[in-house]
Amino acid sequence: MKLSTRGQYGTRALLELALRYEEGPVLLKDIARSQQIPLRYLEHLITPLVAGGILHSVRGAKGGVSLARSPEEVKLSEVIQLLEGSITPVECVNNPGVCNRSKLCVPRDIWGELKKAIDNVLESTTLQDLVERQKKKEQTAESMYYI
Amino acid sequence: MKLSTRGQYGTRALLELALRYEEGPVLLKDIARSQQIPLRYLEHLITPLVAGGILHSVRGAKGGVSLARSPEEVKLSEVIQLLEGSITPVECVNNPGVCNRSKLCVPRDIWGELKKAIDNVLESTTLQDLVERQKKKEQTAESMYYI
DNA sequence: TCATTGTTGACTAATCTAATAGACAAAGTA
DNA sequence: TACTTTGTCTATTAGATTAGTCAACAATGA
Repeated sequence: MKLSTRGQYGTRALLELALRYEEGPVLLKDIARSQQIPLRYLEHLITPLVAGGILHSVRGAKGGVSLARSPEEVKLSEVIQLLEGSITPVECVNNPGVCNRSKLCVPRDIWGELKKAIDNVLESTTLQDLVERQKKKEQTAESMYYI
Repeated sequence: MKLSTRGQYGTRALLELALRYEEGPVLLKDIARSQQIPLRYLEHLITPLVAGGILHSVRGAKGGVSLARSPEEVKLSEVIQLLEGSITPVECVNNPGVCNRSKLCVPRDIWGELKKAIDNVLESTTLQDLVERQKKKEQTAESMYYI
């Protein structure tokens, strides 16, 4: 039940862009540096996000990438879907035809509930939620620093 | 976010054994056949379950495997843990030291919630729950047949 | 025109997955 | 005791996936 680095890096990159929303295009290089993602790898994560309509990109000098929608309109479920494919724990949950036991398979029902539980978290979290958490964390860290 | 065949096969095998609880040792061959698991592969799944105290095994003629505890005492979380390792979606959730951003990382918090959601399902499901669901399904299927 | 920046496709080392095969160990039975 | 049955352990393997890296290309602004 692992999330690959694609999902992890992608989420971090999008959080960075959400924090800088309305700043205009951000350089991949900047995202890579501040989020500690290998630039050459990040390039490959950007592509599906642009294709999926989450990012807008501008080539050439003064170019970069930016969110194509406001942070509250981007759900994590969509991000993970684009970067990792379906989050179903087991193929038969989405596609009963792949296994002849599907109809009466009790384990399959459980994997379905697992999927629902995961979906629930990812569907109810937007980039805006991440931004707010981030700000709250920074505030707390700051006040801790003063003490 | 995939479950490997280890977790899937293992769960099916244990459900089979839960259904036959108190029947005495069941042949791996029988489990393999009725749950459609390659026998030579199933052997490898049995080992950690025996080591983990979920199964009891008897070698030689009239041998086989059986549950070491009653089905209501075996949680799915334990099964998956033994067969797949920790269910954490991302290593840093269990082990903050692996990444220097852990302390202020908001995505990490989300992966922690994801883990909790998954845990919640697996911790609250026992083999006995699977058995009951199975029986209910069979009843329903039977009554459908009569109509 | 040139420097900058994203885009695309090819390539790769390392690891993981899902098995398969063979020898071995223990337990019951004739 | 010898033999058969059945689980256990160790290797080996083909194929897929992961996590990158590299080089050539395409668009844009100065």
